[in-house]
Amino acid sequence: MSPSPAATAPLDVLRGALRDAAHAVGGDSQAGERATLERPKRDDFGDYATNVAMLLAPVVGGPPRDIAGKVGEELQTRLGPLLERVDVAGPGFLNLFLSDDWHAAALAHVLAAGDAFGGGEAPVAEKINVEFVSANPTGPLHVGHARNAAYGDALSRIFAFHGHEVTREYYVNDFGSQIARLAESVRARAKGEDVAEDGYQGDYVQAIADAIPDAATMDLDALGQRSVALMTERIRDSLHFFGVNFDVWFSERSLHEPKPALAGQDPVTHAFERLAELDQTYAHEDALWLRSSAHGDDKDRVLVRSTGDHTYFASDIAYMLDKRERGFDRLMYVLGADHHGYKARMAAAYESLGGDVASLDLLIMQFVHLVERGERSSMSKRSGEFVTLDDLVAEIGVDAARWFLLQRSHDTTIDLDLDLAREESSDNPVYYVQYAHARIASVLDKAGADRVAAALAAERAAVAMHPAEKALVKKLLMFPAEIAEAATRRAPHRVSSYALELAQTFTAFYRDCQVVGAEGDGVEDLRIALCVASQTTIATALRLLGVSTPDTM
RNA sequence: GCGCCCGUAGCUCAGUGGAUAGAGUGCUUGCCUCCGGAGCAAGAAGUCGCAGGUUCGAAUCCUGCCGGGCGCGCCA
Repeated sequence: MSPSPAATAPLDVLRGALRDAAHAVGGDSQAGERATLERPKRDDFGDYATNVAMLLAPVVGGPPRDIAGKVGEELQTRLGPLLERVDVAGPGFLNLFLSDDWHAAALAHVLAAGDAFGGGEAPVAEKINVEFVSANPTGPLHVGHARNAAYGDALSRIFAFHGHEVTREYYVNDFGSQIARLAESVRARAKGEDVAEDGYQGDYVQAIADAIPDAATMDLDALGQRSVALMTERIRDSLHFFGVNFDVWFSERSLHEPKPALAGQDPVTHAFERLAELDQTYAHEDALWLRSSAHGDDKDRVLVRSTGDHTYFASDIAYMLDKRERGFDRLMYVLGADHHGYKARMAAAYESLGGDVASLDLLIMQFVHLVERGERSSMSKRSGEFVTLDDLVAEIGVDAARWFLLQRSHDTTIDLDLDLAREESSDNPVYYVQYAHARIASVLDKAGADRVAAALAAERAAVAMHPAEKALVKKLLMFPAEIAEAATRRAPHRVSSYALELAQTFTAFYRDCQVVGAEGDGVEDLRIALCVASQTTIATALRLLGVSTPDTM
């Protein structure tokens, strides 16, 4: 074994050899760079397979299988004993069979990286603002917000792990007519009266009224602010309990107040001036319009109504400018499904402010349906009230809630099966993954801390590896690519899929390979090392999802 | 009418150009002297909505259609 086996990532060794081999056969073509290097579905197709010969065929001419043969020879020369053999298969695939040494070096690489394994690989580190949830502080968070919260938070964790700098931000809509409506609703409750038809009807309104001693008499505007503050506190607490914490709670109201940094100007006026400088607005019929149709929107949008009132969109654009002036490389908005009609105007606003839409992400979360006893309850209880985030967490717990909300792509509607999520058994994927983690803790505990430390420090003997051991090593090696994929495609569900697969692969290894007391020179060392690497990687994946990693269950 | 998302196993869903399309769940059948059985194995189960096109190769890319969800205010 070489002195520093962990220095180069094992897949990079393969990738490099593949590139060189492709150049040797195909000259300057980019085939080596574009070639796939993937785990094939069947074991007899090798540890890894590549389509490089099919890509070279049009360049060098000749049958892909002949070209594959040449590339195979080049690969064998470059990889030497790391490559056991290479087969030409099917239309011209190359199937690579890696040696035990290569697998051992790969495991050493994973262990050396520790809990940083899979992270820090972003090619360019960006400063990213992720705005999510941003529910109106006029009522408690419901299940749709829960999905938004779980998603935005997991995405933020993945970005940070991948190497970006992330700011989590919540936009508090504490301004405008809905606040007055909330104040009136609270006042009615405080007086023991019925809430108006278009007011807020929920029980939480009474709770707010009860918490404000002079709610029946105080100034309506002050009551609105007091109510919003209480509601925002409650939302903050719910999210905190759900494992979601924001760096910035941004007040919409503050956009309409003078700001010292703007020489006493308010941000909305500041934005209007900026847009005027850029010739992005015009006056028409006593209103102020944004030329949004020049940037892909269906029509121009009003910023100031003929009545002189600002539209909600005016606040949005002022807020967007504020973010831009704070120096983010990327603005990300996690929006509810009912907001997708706003995508075009938000993108137009961004361009109007001089932004490049390539650095703007508008992500639409699809709906959540709750299913119980096979019936859709479509987010609402018998009473007509929404099922809240707090209800959901009380019902199935934080871990199951986050897992079930995160295991599917954000752009598909999900049916959340409460009965399954409540199940504390192997039927429930989140328990299955946590169980693997706890089981490893138990095995390592049985081996003893000293034994584990010795195993990790040991010179790795030349052990003939079991297929289940090799499969586990290769599954571990997939993690960095999964993280990169999850980050670039804004897809936290890739991480939960991977966590489940890794837990399954570990469990197969555990079934086939006795760890503690394993016979043979260096075998127990190897298996303990595999346990440690697996536990660390499972823990990292669960941490990115915001799911706990219990040592005992 | 226009726009966005979705259509893959009974159900819930992975799979954004590769070989015989996968997982969970449900169903059938096995497995507990054994490091955690909260587990494991095997089996049955699919016209990848339909029809064209692009190419060595399409669930994946393009076009049209069908079906479902959502959205289209000088509301917030």
